[in-house]
Amino acid sequence: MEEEEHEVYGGEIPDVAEMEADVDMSAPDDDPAVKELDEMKRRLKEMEEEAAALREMQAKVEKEIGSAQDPATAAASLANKEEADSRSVFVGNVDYACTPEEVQQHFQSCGTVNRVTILTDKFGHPKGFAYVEFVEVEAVQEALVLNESELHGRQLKVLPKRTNVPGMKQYRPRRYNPYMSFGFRRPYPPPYFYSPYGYGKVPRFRRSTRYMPYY
DNA sequence: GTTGAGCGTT
Repeated sequence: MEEEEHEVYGGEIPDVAEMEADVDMSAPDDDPAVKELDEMKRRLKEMEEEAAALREMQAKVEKEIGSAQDPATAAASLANKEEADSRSVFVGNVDYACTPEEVQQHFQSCGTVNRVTILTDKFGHPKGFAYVEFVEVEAVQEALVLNESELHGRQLKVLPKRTNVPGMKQYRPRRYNPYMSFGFRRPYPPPYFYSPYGYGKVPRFRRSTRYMPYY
């Protein structure tokens, strides 16, 4: 017991480096109370920093939860995204050397370009496609005309922008539909049209309930 | 990590 206490106060022999580091101290270097105070200050500072970090994290989490739990906020942000999408086009086959400015110049005849985003990978290299967001919704239709137009000697792919369609390449098993069964002939052509802009066919969904008479 | 991919974020 006494041995330990003695060690705490006297056992630590300050080396030269420590002594030099303590030169600024107004109190004597060998005062153990000063050392202890100093240590406490350091730990207090650490705790304050931790508390600040925690507060920041909590604020972040609360914000996320808030937006996730508040349907109005979530719906609003979703609506904003969809609204922005309706004014945007997806541009594929963009040359790696293309700058957003060049893309903006290429599309400025269609309408007012609000912003151009060229997607990049983690190395900062362009992925070869971009989004062009216009101010006017009508500009999108104008921009689609520039599909297969050349930029840096490459034929651009201009498509209406969509979100969350990673499965364009993948085959999607469809839900069972009795009208699709073998031998059945539709009285009219299937609800598809071949898009002149995109790959393959674009589904058109019939909203039968909308036209259902209410009795 | 030196290319040609198909839908992101404040």
